[in-house]
Amino acid sequence: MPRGLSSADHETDANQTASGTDMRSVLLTAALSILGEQGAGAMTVRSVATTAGCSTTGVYTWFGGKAGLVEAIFIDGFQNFGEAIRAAAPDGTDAKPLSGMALAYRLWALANPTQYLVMFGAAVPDYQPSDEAIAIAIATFEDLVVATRASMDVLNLDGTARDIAHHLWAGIHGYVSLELSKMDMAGNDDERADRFLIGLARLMRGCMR
Amino acid sequence: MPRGLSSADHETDANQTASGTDMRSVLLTAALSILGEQGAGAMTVRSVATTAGCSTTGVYTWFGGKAGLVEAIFIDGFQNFGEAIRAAAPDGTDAKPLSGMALAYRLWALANPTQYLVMFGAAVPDYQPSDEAIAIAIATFEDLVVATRASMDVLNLDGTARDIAHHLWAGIHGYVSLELSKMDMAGNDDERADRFLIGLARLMRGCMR
DNA sequence: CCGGCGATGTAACATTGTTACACCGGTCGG
DNA sequence: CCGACCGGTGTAACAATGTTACATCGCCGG
Repeated sequence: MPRGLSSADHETDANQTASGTDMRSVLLTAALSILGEQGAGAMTVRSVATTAGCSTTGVYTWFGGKAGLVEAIFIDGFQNFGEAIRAAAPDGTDAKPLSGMALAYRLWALANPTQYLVMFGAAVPDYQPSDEAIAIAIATFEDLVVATRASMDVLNLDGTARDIAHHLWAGIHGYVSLELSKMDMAGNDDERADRFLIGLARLMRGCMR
Repeated sequence: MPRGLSSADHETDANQTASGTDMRSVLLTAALSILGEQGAGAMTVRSVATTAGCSTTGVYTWFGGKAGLVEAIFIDGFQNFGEAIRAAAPDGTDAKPLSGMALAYRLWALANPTQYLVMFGAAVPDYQPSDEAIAIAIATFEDLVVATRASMDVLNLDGTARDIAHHLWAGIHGYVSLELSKMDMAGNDDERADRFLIGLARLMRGCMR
């Protein structure tokens, strides 16, 4: 009964088509495609199944239902997202170590707006991430905490790394989230975004206790 | 054909029950009640109509459909929200003029989490606010711009008031939004919220160009 | 060879948004 | 005073969606 969440479960199984991709990843890819191109409302069980080339039953055998599929999208999103964040982590020689991560954060969100909404907004009503999914999300946050702690010496930061990382995360998320909704009051502006993100990182240098 | 958005249209009409409340406000109240108590997923046309004591047709005669009802919730939310924000606007003698608005912002969002999600998140899929609704939302933002401009002398702020107000809005929204989702990585903490909001207001005093 | 088990498809069911249509009550022109 | 219109209302139906029951197929172990 494959109701699990990790795609690695079936990597070595024989449940594969000739091309070597199993039904689960095909379904997940189809769901992500529909989500990105047509929005969360168009991501129905039937449309995903049709795009994946199977019947609606496939969603239930591999994900247990639509909620499981959304959870897989949630987890997949945080894994890709975390990868992008870690890739921009400071290497210790950067003069503005946190700005790079902030910019990487914004770029990933702007490149994957609908998935970001599933991860942080309530794009799918009545979906609540499971404990395992939340743990994965928090693990991504921990990467930010680690990078922040590593930067504290360079930036002469006060306070705990966790607090500062939380402030940073909240600021970036707020800017990006406002930008993603159509509520961008003063128009989209890359330059203002840079000012905000860089200023936010600079804020951590002592202005905030 | 009452498909409009303003509740004032019917204030002087005769379409009233004995208690003096018309069907439209009864439906809106029912929708807000269900939204707050059971979430966006439970706010179906039928549940709203049943709670309001009429048939599903009522939602279509007074709001044109579910989208119109959601839009009414959106607008109602921004009107109440804006009122709370304006009530906390600095009076010119405040030493920390922007902190009060930031705190009022957070308190309103925490008191009306689901409505806040409808307004700023994508709680209802495939709903996009109309131009009129966006205009009302931007009007609320303008209040923040005005208050910011009035505070610029007190705080010795640089830059344009619109930019600074946008920074401020983004920061508060990010903190609250993260707090509202269950992704609150480091746990809910009023004291940290205060540090963030006050520090954010302080950030505007020169750290950010 | 065959028995079991998991994956799959078909078809049904409950729920939800929506629409068609008939009814009812007040209003206004004659 | 009367009848036609018109807007609000309810009932019932329809399409779409999430979900489940059940039969079928194919593979693997004995």
